[in-house]
Amino acid sequence: MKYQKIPEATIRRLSRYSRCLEEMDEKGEKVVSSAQLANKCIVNPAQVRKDLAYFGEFGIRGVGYYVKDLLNNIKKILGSDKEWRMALVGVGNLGSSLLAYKDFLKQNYTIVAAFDIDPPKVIGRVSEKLGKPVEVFHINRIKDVVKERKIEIGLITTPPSEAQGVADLLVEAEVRGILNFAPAQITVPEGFVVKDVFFTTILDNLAYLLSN
Amino acid sequence: MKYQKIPEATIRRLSRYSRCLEEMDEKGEKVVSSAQLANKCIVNPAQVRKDLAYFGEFGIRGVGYYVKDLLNNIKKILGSDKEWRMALVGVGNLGSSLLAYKDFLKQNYTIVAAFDIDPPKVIGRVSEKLGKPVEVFHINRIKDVVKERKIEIGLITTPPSEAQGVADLLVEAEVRGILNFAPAQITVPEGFVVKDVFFTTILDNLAYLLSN
DNA sequence: TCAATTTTGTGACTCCTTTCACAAATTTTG
DNA sequence: CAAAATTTGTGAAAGGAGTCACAAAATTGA
Repeated sequence: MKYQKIPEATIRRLSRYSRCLEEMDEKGEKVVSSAQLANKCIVNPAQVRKDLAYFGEFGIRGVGYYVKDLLNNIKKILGSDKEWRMALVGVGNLGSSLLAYKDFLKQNYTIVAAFDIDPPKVIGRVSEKLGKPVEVFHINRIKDVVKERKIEIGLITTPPSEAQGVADLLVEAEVRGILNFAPAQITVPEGFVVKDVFFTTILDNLAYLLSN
Repeated sequence: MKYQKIPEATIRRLSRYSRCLEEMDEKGEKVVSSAQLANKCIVNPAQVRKDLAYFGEFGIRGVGYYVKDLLNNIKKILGSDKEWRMALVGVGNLGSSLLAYKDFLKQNYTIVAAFDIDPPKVIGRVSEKLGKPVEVFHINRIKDVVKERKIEIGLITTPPSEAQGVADLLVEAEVRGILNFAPAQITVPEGFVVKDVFFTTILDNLAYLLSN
């Protein structure tokens, strides 16, 4: 298949397929058809095949897909086969919550440093399972620490008013990926990526659907 | 304008407009054009007008939109002008984090009860700002408490394996809206709504964009 | 071995969303 | 007061994304 721009929705679904395939693999299932996977992920079977077709031919006609093989391929496509080292900026309420919440760093996403304007801040309770607590640095050390610890993703958990400033610092430190929890529009230069996680937006969405 | 199905993306943008308009209102700005609002929200001006046109005519030609008026209208459309009472199910790591994180319950979204299989669980530190701690009930009391406290939205923060079971309980208790943080596909009957918040999916997304 | 069956990969079609472009309505300016 | 300027609301065009339907490839069974 010739090159095409890949829809964002496709990438989101790949992540979903990945989760389902992991479950199947754990159950010991060896082979899966697009129909079975689609059924589990609640999408159209042709959608599954088309999504995969953007990246190559992973199936065998008349058979289906080998679960392990497909899973590995999807992880390679997503880049979720490697370890991603993250920094959290803003150790307030939400920030310390996320530091304490181990499950969202599933497998390959690790917070290796945290920053704040007031660094001696106690970083929440340290979850028993979490192991070592995450070190909290003063925000002005961000550039060195990012370099030293090979950080590639930044989580912004400051108040909205500080979000753009923090984004600028992350850009300056060449942190190319930002996950923004602060409900504020932030902009970054070409080559950098921001993904927003606004609880309020999602709740507004829910509220709309419930009211209509 | 005659009736049309409203795109989900439109609803998401309305929430964004709402946030921007609130900022403008705070700054004392009285009137805004679709171009200014679009610029602030990083969308196309025609998009702004079309989004609003689904619901009525809110602007004045040659002038623009009255900030306060438009804001009120959008809030009414979204249903975010009323108070929404929520229950959180699963007072583990993430659950107690969210209980302690006041900011995400911005304004009109309030957690009024929490549930767990092990209710005497301590509910994290109670944020100083949060005021009263949220009461944690045994999961088997969900039906009464939902009724008693007029709960309309449920937050699922259990391990993924329990998510569908909890969803079933919420459905039985007639909680029509569910915000699902547990990375598992859950299904609910017609008339009920689920919105997923999967950190891993968003990180996978970021990972993909950074790898390509 | 060959027909029947299964299931992928994909071109074509449909449906939905976004953007463009302009008439209509209002304000501003001379 | 009329012409110029502004800005909305919307029909039409363009652009994407999702679904269908079927040829191609592989397997199974007689």
